[in-house]
Formats: sequence, C-alpha cells, structure tokens
Amino acid sequence: MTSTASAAPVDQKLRCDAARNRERVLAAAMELYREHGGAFTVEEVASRAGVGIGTVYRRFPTKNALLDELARPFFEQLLATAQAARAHPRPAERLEVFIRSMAEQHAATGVRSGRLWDTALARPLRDQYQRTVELILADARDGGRVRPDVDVYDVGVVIWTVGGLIDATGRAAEVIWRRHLDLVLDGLRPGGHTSPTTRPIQQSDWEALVVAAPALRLG
Amino acid sequence: MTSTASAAPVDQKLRCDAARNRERVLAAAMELYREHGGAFTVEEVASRAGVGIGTVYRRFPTKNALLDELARPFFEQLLATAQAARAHPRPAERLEVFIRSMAEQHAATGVRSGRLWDTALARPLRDQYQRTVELILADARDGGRVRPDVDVYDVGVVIWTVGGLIDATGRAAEVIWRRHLDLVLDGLRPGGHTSPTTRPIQQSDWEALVVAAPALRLG
DNA sequence: CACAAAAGCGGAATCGCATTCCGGTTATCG
DNA sequence: CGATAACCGGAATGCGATTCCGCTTTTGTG
Repeated sequence: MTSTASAAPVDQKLRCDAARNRERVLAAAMELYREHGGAFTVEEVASRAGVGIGTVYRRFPTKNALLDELARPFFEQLLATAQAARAHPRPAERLEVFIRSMAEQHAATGVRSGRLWDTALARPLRDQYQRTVELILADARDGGRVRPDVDVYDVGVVIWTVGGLIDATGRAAEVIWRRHLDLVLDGLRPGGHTSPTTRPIQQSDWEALVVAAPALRLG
Repeated sequence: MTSTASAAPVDQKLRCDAARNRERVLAAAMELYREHGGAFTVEEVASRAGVGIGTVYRRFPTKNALLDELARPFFEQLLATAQAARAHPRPAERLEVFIRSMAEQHAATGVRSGRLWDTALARPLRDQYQRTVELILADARDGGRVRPDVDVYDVGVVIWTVGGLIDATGRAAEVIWRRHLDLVLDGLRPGGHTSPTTRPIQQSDWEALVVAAPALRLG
C-alpha cells in the first residue's frame, strides 16, 4: 500500500463554510482521540462536530486519513524534539537524549512516527528530520558514544521497536519499555555498560505484553 | 482483557460427528491460514470445511479462538526449540542460539508466542517453557555471556520486540530484524562486541517498516 | 429396536462500522 | 439577482463477525 490520498490539496481555496466544518471535524476527532484513543466511530466524529457523515468523508477520504491529519501537529513536534536534542550541550549525549525523548513523547501523546512519513505534506519535514538525525548520530560518533557501525536506520529501528512496546504496554507497564530501552542503549555504546536507571521488569508488567500480542499475524 | 474463553473443555466427550466436523474446520482454517495468513472469513472456513457457520461458532466461540487453536501446534514447537537450545553443546552460547532460533521460527511460521500463553491448555507448556528459559539464561550467565543483570523478562521482551519487527517486515526485509537482533544481542553481552554478520539496513528495507506502522494507536 | 433428550446443524438475521450515493442547499461570482 | 459549482445530511451499501432458532442426528435407555 502506497500512501493513499493524503496528498489532499491542503486547506486551500475551501468555501468558507466548508473550511469551518473541516476545523470542527478535526476538533471533534481530536477530542474523541484523547478520550478513546482511536476507538471511535466516524459517525461519532460527525455528530460531535455537528455535521453529517458525508461531510466528514468529503474532507477526509478515509478514517485513517483523518487520523493521519490528527497526528500531523504531533509529528511536527517530533521534528522539534530532534532539533532540541541536537541542541543539547554535550554533543556526545545527544543521540541518547534524542532517542529517549522520542520515546517519552510517544508515550505521552500516543503518536508514533509511522505512516505519516509517507504523506505529501510530511515529506519536507521528513527530510529535515532525517538530516537532523544524521547530525545527531555524527555527534555521538565523534564523541565516541556509539559503535561506529551504527547508522540512522539502526536508530530508526530502535525507535520503531520501542514504539511497539509503548503502544502495547502504555501506561500499564512503563517499566517494560524503559528497561528495554536502557538495555538497548547500553548495547549501542562502543565500550562497556553503565547501569540502567530502571527497576527490573516484573511478572505483573509482563502480563500486559503477553495479552497485547496476538498469537497469529492477521494481515 | 483476560484470556477470553479458550478454557474450552478440550476435545472431550464430543459427539462423534461433532468431533469430525471440528477437525474439518481446523483443517480448513489451517489451509486458509497458509494461503492468506489470517485474512480470511469465517464463512470461508465454514464452506471449505463443508459445514455451516453456526457449526464453526459452536466449537470456537470467536474467530480469534480459532486462530489460537491453529497456533497451538506451532506453540508446542516453540517449547521444543527452547529445549533444543538447552541441549546446545556450548552452554555459554545457548541463550543466543535460543533467541535466534525463536526469531527464525517466528519468521518461518508466522506464529508469535503471544496470547496463547494465557490459555488453559497452554499453561503447563508455558511453565515448562519458562523454566527452560531460566536454565538457558543461567547457563549463559555462568559462561559469562550475559550481563548479570539480564533476567528472563528482558529476554522475553527482546523476543517480543524482534517479533514485532518480523511481523511488520516479514519476507520483505529480513535484514531489518536480523540486524537489529545482532545489535541487541551484542548489547546483552557483558564486555565489548563482536561484529554482527548482517549487512546494514537500506532505504528500501526501511520503507517496509514505515508503511507497517500506523501513525496513531488504534485500540 | 423404539424413543425422548441431548447435542448438533445450517444458514438466515443482526450488528457494528466504514464507505458510497444522491437529492436538496448555499456560498460565490459576474 | 441568477447560475452553478461546491456543499450538505444522512439513508443506503457492503462486509465481516457473531447470534439465533427451528429442524436433525446421536446417544443412552428400557
């Protein structure tokens, strides 16, 4: 699947009432998202926004497109996060700070930097983001804080992977992802390890993960 | 959500025709699973099995329960894998062998050891499995091949996490999970690192991950 | 073997949701 | 002010999973 739609002609030349409705829909959706995290009906969005379903659909071709749109602001925040990390005083620590704050942000907002990468509007952001990450990585490398063979993709995978843990355990068991991230970050360093700051995972934490993973792939 | 149902009274005292049908359904489902990987209809299962939908549902309260049932044999295989690793000649290497073969098996069969853990029938297997993992871990620790602070849960999380990558990228980009696993395994070791055997990840590999992750959590 | 329950059966009917359609409305522009 | 393209609302569709229920076998018994 290529990035369906989302190449939506931004919010240009919309009839003013249409524009207003678009905002209402977005606002309603955001509200619902905060309340139920994606588990809401398009009809609910419509009624809360005080418009008909058709209206929602003329503006957003699909529920997913709507969600993507919701994610955009958070996504811009991600870029900001990367740039903030880049500004960290000790260059060598920037990579770790970066990865940690990405995770932290994901945990706080529930937004993962997945599909969005692929949308037209996000492209410029994406390029900037990637460039920033390269720089951060270079800093860490210069400072001797990463194994020289670690590249941007490795970093991306780590973030993706921890993102999965965050999605799966969320509030229920933060330790799980924190502890794992500590271990992985240790693993990325060139030399020995420093001791992680987290407590070990416990049976009760683990349950959350077990329940979250279906035994068979569904797609 | 606690393990819904699945405490099904095994395949005991079923009217013989019922038992036959149950097998047919299971067989049909397995066929379909191999063909479409979970993306099939309960009606398809029914018709391929030559029974009515109702029949499927009387035996398996939900499509998911059916899938869980399908997974069982694979799951037993997982235990076998653990035990095989335990039998590896060099004790110190058992942990790594274990983790690697778990991933390998997941990649090959598409079965992840998630929800199943929680079912009544799986419990005895699970206990055995956990005990085995403890032993493997102890071996590695004695051999000085893992940081002393790594425990069973850490191992579990690594397997879960790599499982996520496998599900997401599958055939499309094996490098991703292999490379990541190499890095993580390196990270679990107490001392320095050995160089991984995989090639670095490339843009084209990465795409797979990007597309696989939705921007917003849906549950 | 006959017979009443118990256990099964098929598949139509429901339900929840996303997505599509279409006849009626309203900004906008000349 | 009139034409019309852009909008609207919300009923209708489509698709799956899951439920229901009247009819059929199996099974246990006498």
